[in-house]
Amino acid sequence: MADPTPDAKRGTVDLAILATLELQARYGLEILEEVQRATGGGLAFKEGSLYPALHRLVKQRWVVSRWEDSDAGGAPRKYYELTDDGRRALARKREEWRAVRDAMEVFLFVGNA
Amino acid sequence: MADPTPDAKRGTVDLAILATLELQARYGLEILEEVQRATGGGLAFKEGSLYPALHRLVKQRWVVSRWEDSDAGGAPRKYYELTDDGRRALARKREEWRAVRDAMEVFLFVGNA
DNA sequence: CGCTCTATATAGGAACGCAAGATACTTGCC
DNA sequence: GGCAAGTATCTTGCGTTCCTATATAGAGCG
Repeated sequence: MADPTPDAKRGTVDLAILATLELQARYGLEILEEVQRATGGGLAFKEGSLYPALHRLVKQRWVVSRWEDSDAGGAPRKYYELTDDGRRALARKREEWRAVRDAMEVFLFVGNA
Repeated sequence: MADPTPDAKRGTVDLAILATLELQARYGLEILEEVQRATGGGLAFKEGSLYPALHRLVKQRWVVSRWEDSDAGGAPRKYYELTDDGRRALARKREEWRAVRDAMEVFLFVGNA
C-alpha cells in the first residue's frame, strides 16, 4: 500500500505527454525530464507509467515513433512525434482539463459546496 | 466504447463528495444533486461511482453514516457526515488538487512545455 | 395487489498508474 | 576479449478508480 498515487494526479499523464511533444519530437526519458522541468517538479511520473502511456498514444495514432541513434553514445532512442490527430486530441484534452479545473474550483473553498 | 470518461475527471470524486459534506450531513442522492448544482453541471457522476466511493470513505473513517426516515415519504435515507479525520483529509486533498492544478497550468498553453 | 417513485447497493469490466525487474546497446577499462 | 557502468526501452503484476447495468426494497396510490 505504502504511498498510493494521489487521486488528483490521475488522468494527467496523457495531456502532459502530448503537450511536451507539441513543439518537437522527443524520446521517452526526455519526456520525463521535460515534464519534471516544466512543472518545477510539481508533476512527475516514472517509466512504468510513461511507456504504457506512449504505446496507448501510438495505438490511437496520436503519436508515431521512429528509432534514432543516440548523439551522445549510449542506447538508441525512440523518438515520438505528434500526428495531426494527436494535435486535435491535445486541443480536446486541454479543453477537458480546463472544464474540470473550473468546475473543481468550487470545492476548493470552505462552504462553497 | 461510446463515450469514455474524460481522463481529466479521474480523481475528482472523493474531493467533491467530502466538500459537499463539509457544512452539513447529506444522503447519497442529495450529494449527486449538490455536486451537479454547485458545478453548474460541469461535474457529475452516477450512483455506480457514488456508493462505492462512500463506502471507501466510511472504511477510512472519513465519514460516518446513519439511517433516517425520509421527510417526504419514500425509502429511508442514509445520511453521511464528516468526521474530524474527514476534515483533515479534505484539507489535504484540497492542497493536493491545488498543487496538481497549478502544475498542469503549464501544459494548457501552446509551447509552454 | 401491481405500479411508480425514491433510494441504496453490487457485480463485472475497462482503464490507469506504479514498483520492480527484464532486456539491450555503447563506451571505457583492464 | 571480458566486464562493469551508464543509457534507454519495455513488460509484468498489483491495486485502485470509475462506469454500466442490474438488483433490492420501502412508501404511497388506485
